Amino acid sequence: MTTPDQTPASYRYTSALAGQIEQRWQDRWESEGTFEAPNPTGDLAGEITGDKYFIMDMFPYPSGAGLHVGHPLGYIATDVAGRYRRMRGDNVLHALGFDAFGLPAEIHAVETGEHPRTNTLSNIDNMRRQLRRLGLAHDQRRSFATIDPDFMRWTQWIFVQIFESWYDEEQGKARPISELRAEYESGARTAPDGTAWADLTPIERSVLIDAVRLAYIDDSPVNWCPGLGTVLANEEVTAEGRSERGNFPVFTRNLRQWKMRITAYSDRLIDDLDRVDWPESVKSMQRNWIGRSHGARISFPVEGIATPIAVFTTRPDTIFGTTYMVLAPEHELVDQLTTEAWPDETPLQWTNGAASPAEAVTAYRAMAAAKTDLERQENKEKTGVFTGSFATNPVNGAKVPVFIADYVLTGYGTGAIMAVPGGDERDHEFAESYALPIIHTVQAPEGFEGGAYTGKGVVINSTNDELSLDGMEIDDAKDAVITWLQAHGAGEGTTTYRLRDWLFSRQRYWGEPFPIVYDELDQPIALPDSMLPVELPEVPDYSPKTYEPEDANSNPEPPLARVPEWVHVELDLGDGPKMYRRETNTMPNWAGSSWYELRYADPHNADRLVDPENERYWLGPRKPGETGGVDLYVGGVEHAVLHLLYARFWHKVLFDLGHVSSEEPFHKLFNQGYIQAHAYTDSRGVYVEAAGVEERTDEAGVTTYWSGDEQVTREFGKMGKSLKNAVTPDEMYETYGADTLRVYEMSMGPMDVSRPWETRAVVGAQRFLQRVWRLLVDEDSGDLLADDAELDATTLHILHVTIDGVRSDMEHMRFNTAVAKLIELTNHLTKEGLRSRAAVEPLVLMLAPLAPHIGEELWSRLGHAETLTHEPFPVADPAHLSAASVTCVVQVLGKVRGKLEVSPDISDEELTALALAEPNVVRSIDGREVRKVIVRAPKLVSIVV
RNA sequence: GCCGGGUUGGCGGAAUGGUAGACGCGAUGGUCUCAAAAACCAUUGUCCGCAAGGGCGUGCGGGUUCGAGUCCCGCACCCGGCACCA
Repeated sequence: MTTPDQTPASYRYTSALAGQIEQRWQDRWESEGTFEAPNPTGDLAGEITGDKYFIMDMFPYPSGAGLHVGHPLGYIATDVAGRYRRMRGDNVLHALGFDAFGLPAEIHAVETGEHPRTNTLSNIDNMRRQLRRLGLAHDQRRSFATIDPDFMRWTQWIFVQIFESWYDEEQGKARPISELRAEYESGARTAPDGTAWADLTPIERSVLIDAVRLAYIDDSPVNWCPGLGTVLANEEVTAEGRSERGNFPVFTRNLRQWKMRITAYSDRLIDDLDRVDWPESVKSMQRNWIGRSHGARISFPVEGIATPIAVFTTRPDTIFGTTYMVLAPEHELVDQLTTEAWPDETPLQWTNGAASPAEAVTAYRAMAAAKTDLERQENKEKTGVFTGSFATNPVNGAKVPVFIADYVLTGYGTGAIMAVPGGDERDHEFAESYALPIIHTVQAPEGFEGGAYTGKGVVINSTNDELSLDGMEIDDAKDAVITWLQAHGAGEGTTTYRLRDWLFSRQRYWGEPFPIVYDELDQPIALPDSMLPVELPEVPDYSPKTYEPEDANSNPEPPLARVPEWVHVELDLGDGPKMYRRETNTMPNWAGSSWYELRYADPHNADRLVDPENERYWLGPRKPGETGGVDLYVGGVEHAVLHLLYARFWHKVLFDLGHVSSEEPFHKLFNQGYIQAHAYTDSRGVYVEAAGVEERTDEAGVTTYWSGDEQVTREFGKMGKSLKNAVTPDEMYETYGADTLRVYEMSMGPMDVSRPWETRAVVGAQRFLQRVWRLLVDEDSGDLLADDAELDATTLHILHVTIDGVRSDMEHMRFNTAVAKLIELTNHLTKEGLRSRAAVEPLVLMLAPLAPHIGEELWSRLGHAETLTHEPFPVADPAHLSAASVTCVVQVLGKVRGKLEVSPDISDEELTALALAEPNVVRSIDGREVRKVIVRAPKLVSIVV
C-alpha cells in the first residue's frame, strides 16, 4: 500500500489499488472455477451451452530466468480473444501446459547436480505464479507438463502406435503392422523378391516388417553434433551447418539411429496446407521445406554396365540438349563407370592432369570428402572430372561423357543429372569450364544474351525418328517426352522431395525414454501398454559425454547407457520372463509438443489419450470436408517447420489409425510478433543495464544516452538477460498493475508485428484505466457515481459506433484499435461529464476482455453479483450508427476547400447546391467553368473545373 | 538468386479509392501546489502568413482516376525464410 500522505484520494486507481483488486478477483475466479470448460464426457463432463471454441498458445519451456514482458504478449492476446468468445456465449477451452523436457534443465543439472526434474518443477511453479498474476482465464484443471509420467505415458504410447504402423501407398494411409503381417500370413502378399512368408526365417520376417515401419532404426548419414553430444534432425541444423541450439558445428556421420517416416506423408503435408487457415509465409516455408518437385526419372544406359544411370529432372523437355552427365562423387555407380585409361582424344582439362580416370576420380573424391557441407556450399566454382565412360541419350542415341562433380548432391533426386547447358545455368557454367557443347532447346527471345535460357518459349532442336517436340510449349513438351520415354521403357514421370525422414533419437538424459527393448537377436520390440510409462532412471551423472565441438570423429554415448541395472531388464513379454536390453536413446523435445493439443481436450483420461467424443467435440471437423483442429493457435513464427510440421505428421498418423477425427491439429494459426527492446553498450562495447540509462536531448534536438556520466550507444534487439534490457512482468505489476500491462501490450500495435518495448509509455494505459475508474468511482469516498440519465443523441451515436467497431476489432484480433476506440469513448464521457449506466455498463463490458480485473470490479460496484465472464458482449443498434449530422468534405480539383455540416440523408441536389455556395469553394473555383460534380452524399462533393 | 513481409510526424502506430497522421508516448504552455510529483486542460507533420487562408507532405520514378498511403508498372532500401534442390 502507498502511504496515505502520498495519496490524497484513497480510492484513486493506483497500482496498489489495482493490485488489491486484481488479486481478489484472481482468487475468486479460482475458487469459483470461472473458466472451467465442460467436456461432453468423462471426468470434466458438464452441461454444454453455445458453440465450442478451442484456443491455444504454443506452450512454453519453463525457463529458469523467468518471464520478461515479451513472453506474455501472445498469452494476453489469446486470453482477450477467449474472454471475448465467452461473452459471445461460446464454450471456450483455453489452458496452458509446459513443454518441460529440454536442454537447459539438463545443462543446469550438469552444472549443479540438481535433478532436472526438481529444477524444472520449481521453474514451472515460478512461471505459474507470474502468469496467474496476469489474470489469464485458463482452465487450470487442464494444465500439465510433458514430464508428468501420465503425459509421458501417452507420448510413449503414440510412439508405439507409430512403430506398429506402416504406410500403405495403395490406400494412402498408415495401417497397423498387424494387418500387414496378416496379409503376409494369408499369402495375400509376398516379400518384394517373391518369397512366401512361410519360407522366411523369423529374423528375415522381422527385417521385412521392420523395413516398412513408420518408426524405424536406420544406419545412414545423420547430423552429429559433438558440441551437444547428440545427433540432430535436419530441421535443427541451420543453413550454415550448425546446430540451431548452441550454434555448434554439425558433421555428417553414418550412425545407427531412430527415424520417423515423415516422408510417407510428404504429399498430404503439402496438399493439406491448402485446407488450413495459416499465414501464407508459414505455408510457404513448409512447402519449401518439403520441396516437392514434379519431373521425370530417366535412364541413360552405359555400354558394359548392367545398371543404367538414373537421373531426375524437372525439365525432361530439354533432354535433346543433354551434352554430358554428372554424378555426385559419392554415387554408387562411380566405381563401375571409371575406366582403366582415358579414351582417345580426351581433352586435357577433363582429366585434372591425372594419368588415368581411376587416379583422377580417386583424387577428386578424396577432395570432395574432405570438405564439409559448408565448404562445398561456399565454393561455388564448378569443378569435376571425367570418368572415362560415355552414356547414351535414350531419345537420340547421342554418346555423352559422364563426369563426377560436387555440384551434384548425393541426397537429392537420384544423385545424378543429365546436364543441359543450354537450359540450366549451373550446367552452363560447368560446360564453359570444361569446353562441353551447348545446345539450346527452347527458343530464346530476340536479343537474349547470356548462356542458359531458362525462360518460357517454344521448343527447338528436339526431334528424333518418332518424336518431335519442336514448336511445342514447354509443358506440352514435358508430357510428350514422358509419354515417349515411358513407351520405350526409358523413363517415367515422377516426383521428388527435399524432405528427409525425421531423425528421432537423442543422446541426452532429459527426454522421454523409448518404450522399446531389444531381444537376444537384437530385434526391437515395443513394450505393451501395461508397462508404460517407461520412466527415466536415476543416474549418477546427467551429462552426455561431451566433446570438443570440432571433434567430428567422436561418437555419441547416451547417459542412460551408463546405468546397466536399468538397461538390462527381465520382462515377460508373452513367452515367459527373459532378459532384454532397453533402448538408451531418448526422444527429442519435439515429442511432447507433437500431440499435446489432444490432451487439453481430455487431460486426465487414464484409458485413452483422448476420448473420441471429447476429441470430436473440441477438434473434430465442423463440416464434412474440413480438417478440424484447434480453432486458434497463437505463437511465434520460429516453429514454422519444426514443431508445426512434426505435430501435423503425428496428428495424421493418429487420424489414419482412427484415434482422432481431425486431419490437422491446428486449423487456424496466428503468428504473433515479438516485443523487442533497446539495449545500450558502453565505449568498450559491453552492455550496460538498460534500466539505468538516461535520455538527454540538447538545444539542437540531438538525443544522446547516458549511463551515469558515460555516454552509451543505443542498439535494438531481443529482450533478455544477455543484452541487460529485460523488463519483468513483476516490475510492471508492482508499478502499474496487471490490467495496465495487458492494455499497454495490446495497444502497442498490430498483433502480428514486432514492436519495441517502451516502459515510459506504459503510463498511457494506466491513465486510461484511471479515467474509466473515475467515471464510476469517487476517488475520495469510493462512492459509485453512475447515474441513470438518458443519453443524448451524440453520445448514443458515439457509443454504438464504438460497440460496432470494437466488436469487429475483437473478431479480427485488432486489439490495438479496439483499445483506441474505447479510449475515445471514455474521453468523450469524461469531457462531457457523463456517467450514465446506459453508457458506462457497455464500456465496462467491452473493456473487460482487455482489462478483466477492473472490469469485474466496476461491474460488481455497478450492482451485479455475478462475474461478467458470461455477460453478453454489447451489440450495436443500427439505428444509432448514423449520426445526426455529418461533415461533408468539398473538394475542388481533388483538394479539400470546404467543409459542411449536413444531415445524413441530404439529397445529392441539395448537397451540390450547398457545396457550390460555400464561400471558400467559390473562391477556389475562381469563376472557372464547373465541368463535373461528383457527389457521394452525404460525405463528399468533388468539383472539377 | 528465389519466395514471403515491409518502408506513414521526434517515437509506437491509425486510415471500405474519398478530410493522411485516429489512439498513445514524448515535447511545449497552463491549472492545482509553498514547491515538486501525480492528475487534469490546451497546443503539437512541415513551410509561408498578424489572420483568413495557402504551398508541401505516406521510401523513389512513372501511370490509372474528379480524387491514390491504398490500385497498376518500374526501382531502391530494410526484415524473415530457402538456396548448386537438377
